Amino acid sequence: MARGKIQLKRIENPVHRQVTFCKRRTGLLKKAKELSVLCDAEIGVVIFSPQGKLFELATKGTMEGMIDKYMKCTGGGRGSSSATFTAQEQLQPPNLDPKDEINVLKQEIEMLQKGIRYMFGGGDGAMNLEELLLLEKHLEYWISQIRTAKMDVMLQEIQSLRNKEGALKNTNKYLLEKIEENNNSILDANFATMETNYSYPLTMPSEIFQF
Amino acid sequence: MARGKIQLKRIENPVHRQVTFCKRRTGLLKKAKELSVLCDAEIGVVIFSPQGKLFELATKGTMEGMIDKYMKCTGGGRGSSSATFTAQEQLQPPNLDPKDEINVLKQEIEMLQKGIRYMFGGGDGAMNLEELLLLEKHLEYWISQIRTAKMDVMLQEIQSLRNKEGALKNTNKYLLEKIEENNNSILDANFATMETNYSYPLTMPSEIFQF
DNA sequence: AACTATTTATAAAG
DNA sequence: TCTTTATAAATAGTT
Repeated sequence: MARGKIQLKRIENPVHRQVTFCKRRTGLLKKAKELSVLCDAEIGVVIFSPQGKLFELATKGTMEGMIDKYMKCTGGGRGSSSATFTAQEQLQPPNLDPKDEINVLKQEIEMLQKGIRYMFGGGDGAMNLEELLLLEKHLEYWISQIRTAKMDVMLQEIQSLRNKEGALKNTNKYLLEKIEENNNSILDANFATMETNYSYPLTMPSEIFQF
Repeated sequence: MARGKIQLKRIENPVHRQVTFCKRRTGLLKKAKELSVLCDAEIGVVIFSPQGKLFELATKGTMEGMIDKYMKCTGGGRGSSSATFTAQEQLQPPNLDPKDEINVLKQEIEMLQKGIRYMFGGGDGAMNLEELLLLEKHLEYWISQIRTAKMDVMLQEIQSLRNKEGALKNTNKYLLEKIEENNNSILDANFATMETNYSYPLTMPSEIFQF
């Protein structure tokens, strides 16, 4: 809102982004407070910075209270999620070198979880340059593997479809022959029993059988 | 903010109050959304009108997710809101989805684990085409995020190095001046005390100081 | 962190 | 409620 319009998209320069975050965060909380006072509304605001830092405002009572009220309003059923995804999930034990393999997997998961934390802003996120480069490398490898697998699956699919196509064409051909036989029989029968103007097709467009 | 300043107190005229509530509520949610997009922050806003009507905004995932996260952040005990497990994916949705949505993080982990099983576990973890396409999409998104983060880190690094460079250059210049002063003094002293053939350099190549 | 040129939000009016 | 309009507020870029 000043010295130039802004695009409504993520600010790429991290310094600008941080500064803007700070300014606008203040602005937002101020606005929330004003709205609450002016209009006698109850407002809760929760802001997580990209680094996962929490900023909050509850204009009447506590945030807890707000949340309870919110739950009641939305009829939110109390379930259990707690998302306690403590590391070390059990993994499909590969049939190769057991121990080394498992260590590799653990490392992999650890890194991915750190990545997830970074991406979804959960808590301490921040990764350093080395970690980011490593993660990028791993992800690239993953993607290439996934693409190979995708290609395999698609090729199989294609092969399978081709086989089906062949089979269907054969069926097709067979049925067509049968029908022609039938037609001929009926034709013969008709000729034998009465005079008629009906003309039966001697062939049928094969498209009819291509379902 | 227009046509006259306002006092920061409850608007007594109920019509004015209602109108202002409507306008400012819109404004607040807009601001929240902007902050989220511009600064990559996760924001939840809950507004209860004086009549108890609820207005809400959650900029990433769902309000339920925000609340869980909030609970974790504030060390609030086992708070949790919902954990309905339906398979449905949403890659960083611009925002607000109706209630019945899932915990994105859990799904992400689940998918990644399946991916890991597939990659390292050999044939067993077989994924179908849809799963592979989805995983590919997620990994691509991840990579783009990681690359952004990497750029951020590198830009900061560059900035920091530039600052250091500037400081060092200044030091450099200062030292150079000092040395010239020294040389001159020595020269003077030599002239004053004896005849000599030695010639002292009056300047030194600045490279010497660029370590 | 302060400044200021602009953009944005909005109070009042229609 | 919508639109308009004059003005207050917020803030992007800059220092």
